[in-house]
Amino acid sequence: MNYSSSEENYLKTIFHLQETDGTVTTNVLAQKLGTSAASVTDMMKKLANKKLINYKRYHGFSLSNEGKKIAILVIRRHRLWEYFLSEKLKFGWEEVHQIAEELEHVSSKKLIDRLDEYLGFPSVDPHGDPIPDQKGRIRNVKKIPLDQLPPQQQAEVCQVTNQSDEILELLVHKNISIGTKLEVKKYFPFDHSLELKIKSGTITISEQLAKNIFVRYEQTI
Amino acid sequence: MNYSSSEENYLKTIFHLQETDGTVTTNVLAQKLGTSAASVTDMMKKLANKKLINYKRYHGFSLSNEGKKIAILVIRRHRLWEYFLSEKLKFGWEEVHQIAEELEHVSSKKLIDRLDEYLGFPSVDPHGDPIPDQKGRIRNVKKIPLDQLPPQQQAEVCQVTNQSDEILELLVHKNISIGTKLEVKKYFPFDHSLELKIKSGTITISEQLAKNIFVRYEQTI
DNA sequence: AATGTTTTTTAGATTTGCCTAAATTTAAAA
DNA sequence: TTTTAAATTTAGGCAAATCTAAAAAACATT
Repeated sequence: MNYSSSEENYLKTIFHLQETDGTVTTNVLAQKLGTSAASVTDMMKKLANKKLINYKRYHGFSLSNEGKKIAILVIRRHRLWEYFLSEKLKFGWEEVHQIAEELEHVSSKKLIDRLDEYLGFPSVDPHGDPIPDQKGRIRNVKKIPLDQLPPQQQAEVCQVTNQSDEILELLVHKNISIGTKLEVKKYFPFDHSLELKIKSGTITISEQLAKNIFVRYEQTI
Repeated sequence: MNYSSSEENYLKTIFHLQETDGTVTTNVLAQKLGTSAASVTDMMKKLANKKLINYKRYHGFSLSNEGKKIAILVIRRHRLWEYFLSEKLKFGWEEVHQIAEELEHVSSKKLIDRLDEYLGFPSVDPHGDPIPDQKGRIRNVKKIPLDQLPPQQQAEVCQVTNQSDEILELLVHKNISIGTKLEVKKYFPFDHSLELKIKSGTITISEQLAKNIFVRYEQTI
């Protein structure tokens, strides 16, 4: 089957929403998609007809197995293109999302699998989100701000919000960059500062800095 | 401005048709696009309103300067993606067209210019057709079967139709492959055979073989 | 439990891109 | 030049995806 860009966007968005909530409601989805509640209801009828969602009038909806498969495929395309744009075409990580929103609807399966291979089967996109594999498996990667990382958990820096010169200066000084592997050794409740272990030794950083550093780590289930 | 995939396809197709004919007619365009004449008329009204074509009821149409600019941009996108698919993702030249039909409608200008740069500013796509540059300039490259190449004209092999083992065996033996530079030295009317000059010497090939080898050369205007 | 508020759905339109069938215009032939 | 044939356009509709406004259902609160 082939689905319209619109259908794919609905499925993808439901997928993201139901990760946290389980079931998704009309208004929330409408707001997320920047459309009206009436439009959402229309589309829900269509997707329910195609058996891509479970839907009961007035009681929200969730993806069926088939719907989930499509959502994951679209997310795979999106994240692979983001990786391509960032890695090969040297786009900044804040630019890639918008362009990938268009590219993700190009449907050729062979194209995506070849692209995946060409990129060396990357496991996360430039925002640190995991890329589903050919079979739709998603590694359970958590991405959180450094100040919330559980102590003794190995993790890797994947993003820095706030791109000011001041923060970059500090990061260079502390020897932290995208890809740096680290672990929280100690947490000081007094000023919420953190002691980290990184390759080059042990360093201390402020809560403020930690809130701007995002790290990812693989959840062992 | 941003145009729909449909509008872009119409403009692109008119561009190709008017290269030979000058002015394009409703039926021819409908046939080329696999749609009905009525649909073409509808779209022509819309494109004329947007001043992308010159249109007089019952008398055909041609692209305006603005329309031509858009058509060339779409062709640029198409051919750059074809080159990418063939060169980087190792698709066969007969597979790339279909996928590029979808990719060509992704609109980001920056994406295309970065892709162009990443690919090393290629001048022709895998079918030997010229790729317009950032400013919409198209080099005047001719692509014809070898049996129609004017004698003494330097040219380069860009395609072999008929992919049978037999023809490949012959090509290997004669030392001809994609990219081979050659020139027709003599033409024999008796059996339509050709004498070619290539790097490794002078060889003779049959009409039948020549008809299956396509070459391109730059027209000096 | 009754009432009011919020959420969701229905009803009725609009736009884009397409269709078929009928009418119109142009071009060709007798 | 009149008639016929071919090409083109108009008329009227349909499906997808959206909208606003009104109706219906669910929920929350006295």
